[in-house]
Formats: sequence, C-alpha cells, structure tokens
Amino acid sequence: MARAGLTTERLVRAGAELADEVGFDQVTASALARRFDVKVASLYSHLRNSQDLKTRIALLALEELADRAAEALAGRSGKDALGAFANVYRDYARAHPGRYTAARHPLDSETAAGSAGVRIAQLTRAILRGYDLSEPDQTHAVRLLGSVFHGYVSLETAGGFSHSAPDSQESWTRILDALDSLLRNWPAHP
Amino acid sequence: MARAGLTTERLVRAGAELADEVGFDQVTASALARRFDVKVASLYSHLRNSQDLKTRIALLALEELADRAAEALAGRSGKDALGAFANVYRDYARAHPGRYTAARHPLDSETAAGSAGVRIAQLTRAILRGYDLSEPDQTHAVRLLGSVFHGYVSLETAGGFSHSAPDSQESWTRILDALDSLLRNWPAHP
DNA sequence: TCATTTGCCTAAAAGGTTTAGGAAGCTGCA
DNA sequence: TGCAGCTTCCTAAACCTTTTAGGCAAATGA
Repeated sequence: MARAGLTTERLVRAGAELADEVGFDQVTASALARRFDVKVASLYSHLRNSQDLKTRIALLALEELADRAAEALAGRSGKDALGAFANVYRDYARAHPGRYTAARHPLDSETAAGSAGVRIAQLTRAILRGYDLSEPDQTHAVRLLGSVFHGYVSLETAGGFSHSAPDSQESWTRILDALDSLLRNWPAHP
Repeated sequence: MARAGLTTERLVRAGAELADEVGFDQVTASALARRFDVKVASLYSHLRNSQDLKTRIALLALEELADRAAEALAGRSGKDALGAFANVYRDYARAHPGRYTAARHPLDSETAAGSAGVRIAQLTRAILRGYDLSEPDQTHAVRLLGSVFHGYVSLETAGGFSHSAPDSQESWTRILDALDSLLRNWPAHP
C-alpha cells in the first residue's frame, strides 16, 4: 500500500489552494481527500476534524498577510506606509480570495491571541507613528483602518463596486487620500 | 394527515429566526423541518433547494435593514443622519447576528439588483446631501461609508474589539465623529 | 532482522440534500 | 352534495459529508 505522504502541513497548504479555487466554505475533508487520492478517513490522522482544518487555513492566511504587511511597511512611513499596507490587504484578497475569507474566519479568543492577527494589529498601529495622535485616538484609528480595509475589500470581492462608475481603483485611491487627510486632522474630542 | 400550513414566507421567516439562534450557516433544511415537525422532503414544495432558502433569508434581512434605515433617516440630516444610519446597522447586527450575516451573503448580480440592497445604497447617498461633495466624490464617500459600517460591525461581531480598552462603544462614537469631520473637509483632488 | 511506530485502509453510524411517486386534504363547480 | 383536480405532505431511496474504530502494511531504527 503506497503512502501518499500526507502531513498536516501539506493538507493545510492544499486546503488553502482549494479555498482559492472553489471558495473557503467549499473546503471539505472529502474534497481534500479527493485531491490527494486518498480515503477521507486517512485525513483524520493529521487533522482533528474539519473545523480544525479551517482554523489552520485561517492561521496560515493570517501569517501570510502579516509577512507581506511587514515587508511592505519596511522603510516606509506616513501616507506611503498607509498606502502600502492597504494595498497588501487588497492585493492579497484579490489574489487569494479563499485564503482572505479564511483570514476573516472567527477564531476562539485563545487561538486568536496566538495568531499572526496580533502582528497585523501591531503593524497597523505602527502606521500611525507617522501621524500625531493621542494614545486612545490611536486605538480608535487602528479600528477605523481595520474596518475600512476589511470592509472595502470584502465588499469589493463580493462584487459590490463592479458595474458602476467610477471604477473601484479610483475610489480606493481617493479613500486612501481621505484617510490620510483624516489622520492628519483627527478631530479633537468635543 | 393534518397539514402544517407551510408556505415559502413562513419557512423563510422561521429560517431567519433560526439563523439568529444558531448562526446563518447552521440553517439547514433539516433543522427547519424539525422546527415545523415535518419531513424534510416536504420543504421542497416551497423551496427550490437549500441555497434558495439562504438567498431568501438574505433578501429578507436586506429588506428589514433598508426599512429601518429609511425610518431612521426620516427628518434627519448631516451628522445626525450619519449617526442614525450607522446605529441602525450596528444595532441590527447585534440584535440579529444571523440575519446580518445573511445580508452579507453573496447574491448573483441579477438578484442583487432586485434586492433592497439598492435601496440601502440610495439611502447612504442621501446622507451625503448634508455635506458638500462633488458628484464623483459622493460615490467614493458612499463606498467609504459602506466599508466602514460593514467592516466595523463585522469585526465587532467577530469579537475583534472585545477584551481590549477602550471599549467598542467609545471607538464607535469617535469614529462617527471622525467620519463627520472627514465629510465636512473632504480633501480636494491633488 | 525484528519490534515499534506511523500511515493509510475498510467498515459503519449518523446526519444533510435532493428527487420521484403516492395518498390525503382542500377547492370549486356541476 | 359529489367528485375532479390541485396542493400539501408523506415514504422511499440515492448520494454526499463527517467522524470513530479497528486492522494491516510500510517505514524506522536498535
């Protein structure tokens, strides 16, 4: 009985590719087994269950996003950093829609705390070093940026901005301009 | 054989309640049949398939959201309208998490064009009448607002902002202040 | 080389989706 | 009132996915 050489690592990687091809919620143990030409039950030596598979794909996607963001931010600051970071998000979502969906997959708080999501939050905060914001306002701004990037990208990949003028790229650029302007002129607390 | 009085309408309504109770993607034909004490196959006289059920729940949620937004916007303008609209979104998501998820369910473009999503977009644009923006900038701003509301609410319901100070309500308020400020001082095209 | 570990298998239970065909209940018309 | 025809719900059956249990064969290494 020849061995297929399954490992958790390889399964998760293949699962991520599958997600990009057919959508994150079409990623099933069955589909993965088919891809490796192996019986479904064989996967259960490497994965606790199919929820475990999805969680691991989510963690992989977060790592990849954090790595790209870190690289994009190196040597940049201010608006330059803001744009670079934002584009990492958007480009990743367009190139890897399944993985991007995975990255948004809810994790229990313990798993989330040990994930690369933490690194992403730190990088987001690093962008704000180029702007002059008080400590609590930094947190609000981090949340705003996270919301805009996630929201824009997810509406865009859902097709929300296609079929209407002006094109999405134009809005994206202008929204980044607007965010930069907002961060430079953050309103004082009333 | 007593009849249970199933109709597509009642099934979709019950499906929406089920979504709020157990999560949108736990909404199955089986669970719905159990709730009506009816055999699963009986549902197929009223629903094409289980994807059809989910689509109909999504359309219901969009209608409800649009209705609430329309009511909240009546008689308001400027920052007042912005805040009222934003709170409709957030409150709806908190009160009806399953329906809110449903409202974000991808629809094919034809279905989307006939949905209450169109009304929501119009209402968003109506908010901007209180601000002085050029025509193309209005579209960019509509997209920004949609992104922020959707992004914030979805990160919040995913638990993104719990367990860290300051609390989410505080950020929400300050973000609305910031958006109002941004719309009043929208940066000119370079 | 042989004992142990590991990897993949078969088998089976449990539950979801969907179609086909049939019988009981309801409606409307003679 | 009686019955024709439609609607509603049923049983049956095929098929797919998840998960556990137990077993044999391949790889590892002393």
